[in-house]
Amino acid sequence: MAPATRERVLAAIEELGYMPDLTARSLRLKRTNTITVFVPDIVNPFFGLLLTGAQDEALQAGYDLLIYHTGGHRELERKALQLALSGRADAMIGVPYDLERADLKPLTLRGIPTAMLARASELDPDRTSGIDLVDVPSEAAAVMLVEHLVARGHTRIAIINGRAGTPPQINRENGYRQVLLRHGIPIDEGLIYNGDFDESTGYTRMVEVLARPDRPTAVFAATDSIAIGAMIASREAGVRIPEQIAIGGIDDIPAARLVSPALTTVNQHHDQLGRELVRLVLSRLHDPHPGPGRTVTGRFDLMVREST
Amino acid sequence: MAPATRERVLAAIEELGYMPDLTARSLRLKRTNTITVFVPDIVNPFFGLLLTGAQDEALQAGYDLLIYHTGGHRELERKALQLALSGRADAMIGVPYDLERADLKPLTLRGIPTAMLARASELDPDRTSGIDLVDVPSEAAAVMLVEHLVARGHTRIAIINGRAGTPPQINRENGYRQVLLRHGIPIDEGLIYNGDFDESTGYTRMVEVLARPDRPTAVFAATDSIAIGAMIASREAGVRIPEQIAIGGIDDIPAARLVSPALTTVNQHHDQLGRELVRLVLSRLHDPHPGPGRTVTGRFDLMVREST
DNA sequence: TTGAAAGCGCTAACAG
DNA sequence: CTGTTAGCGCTTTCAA
Repeated sequence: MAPATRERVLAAIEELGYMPDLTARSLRLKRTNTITVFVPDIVNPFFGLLLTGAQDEALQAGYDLLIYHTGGHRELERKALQLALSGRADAMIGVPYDLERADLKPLTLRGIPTAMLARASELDPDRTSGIDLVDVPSEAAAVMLVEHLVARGHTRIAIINGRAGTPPQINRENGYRQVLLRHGIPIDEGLIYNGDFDESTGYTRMVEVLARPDRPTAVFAATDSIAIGAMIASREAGVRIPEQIAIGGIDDIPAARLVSPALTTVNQHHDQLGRELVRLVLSRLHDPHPGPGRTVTGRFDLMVREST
Repeated sequence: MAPATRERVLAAIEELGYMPDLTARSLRLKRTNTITVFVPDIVNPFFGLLLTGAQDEALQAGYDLLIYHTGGHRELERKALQLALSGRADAMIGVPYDLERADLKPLTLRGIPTAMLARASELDPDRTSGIDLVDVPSEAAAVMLVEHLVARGHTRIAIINGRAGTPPQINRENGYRQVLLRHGIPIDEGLIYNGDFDESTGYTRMVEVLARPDRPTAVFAATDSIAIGAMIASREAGVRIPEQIAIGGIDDIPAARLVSPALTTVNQHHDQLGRELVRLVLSRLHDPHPGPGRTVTGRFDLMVREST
């Protein structure tokens, strides 16, 4: 092509704002350069950090990350999966709250790289589905925190947990029960509270906890947001932390270090979880061997601070 | 078609997991049934609530909402716009931190419904671009809060603000200056602090504020997250709120009501802002008359609580 | 090196 | 009512 013509074409592109139609390109190439991720709660900083890590990893590999908010509702989780099934995304990652194994089957059948933040035991016990899993250490994190409380001498420990029936709620309660059982501490079902994974639940449930005649000496909050709500309720009631009641959370959100007393919690390295999810699908995108589903277990660390 | 045949086809669909290819459908129909929204900060609860409202509105109208996280970087904001330009979304909404009017021009040229959360004066002073705007009352909200502080008798008021150069930072500082000017209160540039829109900034900047020999009697925090960080720093320093220092924020995030003392703040009705953005593009989607750009001004309310 | 044509999977229009 | 066909905008292949 003559350089002059070339110039004029480029000028016209600029002038008219021409931009290749990605829909047509995708149809032709069977590839969108897009990864879709669904999360149950866009307001929760836990998922915000996970998404930030995931996006960073995706962008570096030349993929766009599109986020779909499900609220943890199965119907919307299924809609998210359909985005990949119908060719709108090359790979699917997400945090399922209400999906069954069967829901994911069509993805693996069609060879769409899929990675979920979930425990194998929930979603795919025998690991034959071919989806990759990042095993979120939800239960182990709970065990670690409650063990810490027991080691501090607590035997009456309440748990303020999130939405009943969701994987994190179930796992954390399981971890809680495990530790008490192991130490021969009787489980008082009245000390088990559920609600949502937010400050407001922490606050209102803590008011109830503090009103008990047989008040516990420690509270295991399922998330730092819950813990912070509980700390506010304690302070208002004039109950000193940790002298009169100890409080521990899970997540290590940025605010955990800032509250006073600083919150003892378990850091789950959210951004790394997001990165790992993206890495898993990227490896299948680059090397389309089907291969069996891999499982990566997230790391976590107990952050002992002042609240316990 | 014979009912039996119909049965068999449906069975085959089920069996093979057939699903129509949305890429092909989109190419044919020139329509994706998708709205894309970009936000500068997915961790900030402000945007979480905005997105929740937006998604609810979009789903009700039969559209999927896909979220793109920009971090407020122009390069990623442009990438988000390209998703709509290249046919991957029917409409574009977003919260620009670093876009110029020229960046949005191609969208209106191609008739893509576009609504931004921004002030007209920033993005489109003479309103000829044809994009719809939700005018976020950032500056007016700042005015309202600082007026409240002045009415309470404060004349030495610090401002702890977010990322320098971003629209909310600029607007809030403008509002702050306006009020002081109006009341003939001299502006001490040393009382103007910037950082990020988060707790950590509130904490570290407040430590500096409290260390001043000429300590102010009130602090205007640009967001509730900043305010909460500042409150924690005050409590640690043994400085009582509001007796020794008053603190007010903007946003009315859920935690604002829970902290103690409860935070005085300005509720911007985030979810409504999100809903309004979606409604604006939906109306153009349903009625493709070009029409001039509309401006909707967000409502806001001063929530006087205990911290001022 | 340049140009023409086929085809990705769908829907709408049209013919039978 | 059913069946066929054209064509959305792109990329790739093949021919000139």
